[in-house]
Amino acid sequence: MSRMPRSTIEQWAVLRAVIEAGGFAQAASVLHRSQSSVSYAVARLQEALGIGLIEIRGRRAVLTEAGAALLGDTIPLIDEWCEVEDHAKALAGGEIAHIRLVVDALFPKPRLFRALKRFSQRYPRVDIRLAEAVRLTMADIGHRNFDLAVLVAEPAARNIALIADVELVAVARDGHPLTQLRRPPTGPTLARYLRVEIQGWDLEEERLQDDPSKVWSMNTVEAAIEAVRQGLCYGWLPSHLIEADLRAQRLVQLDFVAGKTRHIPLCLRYANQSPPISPAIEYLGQLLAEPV
Amino acid sequence: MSRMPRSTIEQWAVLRAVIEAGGFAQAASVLHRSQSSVSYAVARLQEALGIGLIEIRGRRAVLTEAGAALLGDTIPLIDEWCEVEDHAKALAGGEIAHIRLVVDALFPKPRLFRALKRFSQRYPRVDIRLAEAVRLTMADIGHRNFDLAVLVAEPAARNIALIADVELVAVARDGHPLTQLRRPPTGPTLARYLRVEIQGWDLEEERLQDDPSKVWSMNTVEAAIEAVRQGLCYGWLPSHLIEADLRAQRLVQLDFVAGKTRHIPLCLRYANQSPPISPAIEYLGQLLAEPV
DNA sequence: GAATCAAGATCGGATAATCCGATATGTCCG
DNA sequence: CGGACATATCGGATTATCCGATCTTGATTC
Repeated sequence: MSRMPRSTIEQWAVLRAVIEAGGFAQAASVLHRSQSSVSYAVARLQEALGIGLIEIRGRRAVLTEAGAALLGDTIPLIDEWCEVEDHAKALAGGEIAHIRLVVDALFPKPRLFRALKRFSQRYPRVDIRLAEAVRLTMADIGHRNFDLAVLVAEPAARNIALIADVELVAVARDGHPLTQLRRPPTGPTLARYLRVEIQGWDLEEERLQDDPSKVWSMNTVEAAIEAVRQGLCYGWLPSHLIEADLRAQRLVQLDFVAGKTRHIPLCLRYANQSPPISPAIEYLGQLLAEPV
Repeated sequence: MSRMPRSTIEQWAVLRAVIEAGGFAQAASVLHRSQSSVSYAVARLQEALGIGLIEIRGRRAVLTEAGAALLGDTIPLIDEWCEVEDHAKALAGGEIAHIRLVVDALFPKPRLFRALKRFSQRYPRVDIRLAEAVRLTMADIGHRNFDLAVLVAEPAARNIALIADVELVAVARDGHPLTQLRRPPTGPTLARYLRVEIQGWDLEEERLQDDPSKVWSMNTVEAAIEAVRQGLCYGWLPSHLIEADLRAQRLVQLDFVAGKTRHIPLCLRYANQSPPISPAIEYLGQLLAEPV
């Protein structure tokens, strides 16, 4: 249990004003209080602490050594205190304490963190709770547990604005058998090679029927990339994450029949909160929607 | 000008107690106040901020989101506040805010900072104002402007306890003409070579008469050492600072007639304050006096 | 050195904050 | 539904704080 403070912030703030204004009367004027009130507050503070903080030398009020040392410690605390109160006022004005943000792992990280950085400049008090999702759609997460999400766009939802379009390219490690075929492989040929897919948790064993190929699924984008890098599998990987590998020719792009690239559309979704969306959430949504 | 806080620390401390004790009544018991007082304080706080901080859910008091966020910010401030008050109490009890310490540059730095480190553990609130002195004695600094000093011991003062004895050795850079003499040089021979002395400010041109040798004086120990390192001069340097140079044979010890070493005795001096010396000063003095 | 000025301390009285004890209101549990 | 618990609220006493006015003191002026 913590002891109760004997002095009040207000008293210290008054003392501070006295020093900064250069006198009791001036401080009173600044604080819109009577001079006697200022005098009383300072006297009360010194009484509470049992030590002199201020001295009248001539017609000037000067801090004692103890006063200088203590006021020096106190001033930042006063300021922090005021900030907390500002925070409270912001919260009272409908501001929120934190934003639960769900972002698909495919969303480019530089873009994400650029948005978060700018957000924290504008709303330094709003905490971010970030969850990385792997290929989730609105169907997977309820309307609870998040405020804002960047998710794979469902084909059904037409009028949702897309904010990003992640390009996937089929690649394999240099030297992988697929990289040495002279012509595009046919379906059955392709099915002989192990493929890796980036997959969330919930879809487990459904797709086996219509797809005879051998597929491993990985929970994270990084694991999938690493599996391809090691030559274990081939797979469709986000191009923005393997640029370096392609340039260094550690990975080679595969020329498949259906075009070289696939695209995963990502959209921004707000939780359907009945109260109007908080300006902070709105702002973060705008930042995320901005192209890089 | 900083706005006046609308809430008091006490109110937040009460809120904190409510949460930590698990209820209004328990908090009241812990705080030795009535339950209604606790209730009033919390209600008042919420009123001042214009936002709900706590909610009665069932028969349990729970923080709201805003309450959790704000109390989280507040608790460290409350603790810091109490620390400041403890500091005030310490000052009121005769503790001092800072110690003005004067230390001769010859005093080994590791020993100095070891003492200061241990001191700050015991007296974290007492600031140190360190001034490095170069070969000063009590005669040079008045009895004011310092609380504690490590100075060159004057021969006159007999019964002052010595706390350190700095060994000086005469050295020159390897290859310096003095290092190549076969026999100890005579006075006139020696006088031909430039010597560096570590010297404070105040003695200016007095000593020229009885010493025909060429002498440069330097204000800092480091400058003197560097001058010898560069081969500019020879000189008597503190052995603890040139060990590495001697081992690496960048510097060579000179075998002079009057023995290879000189010793500078350092003693501890307290300012003659009429009130009994503060325990913090006393303690720091003891630490400095301890041999390494 | 007396008058004057400036600045803080102190006093008296009004007002508001805070305290306590008691009681009302609300929730959970059997 | 009633008892145990937990908080809110009320009434009344106490205290803190505020203001305006006045006193005290140190510096300045003539």
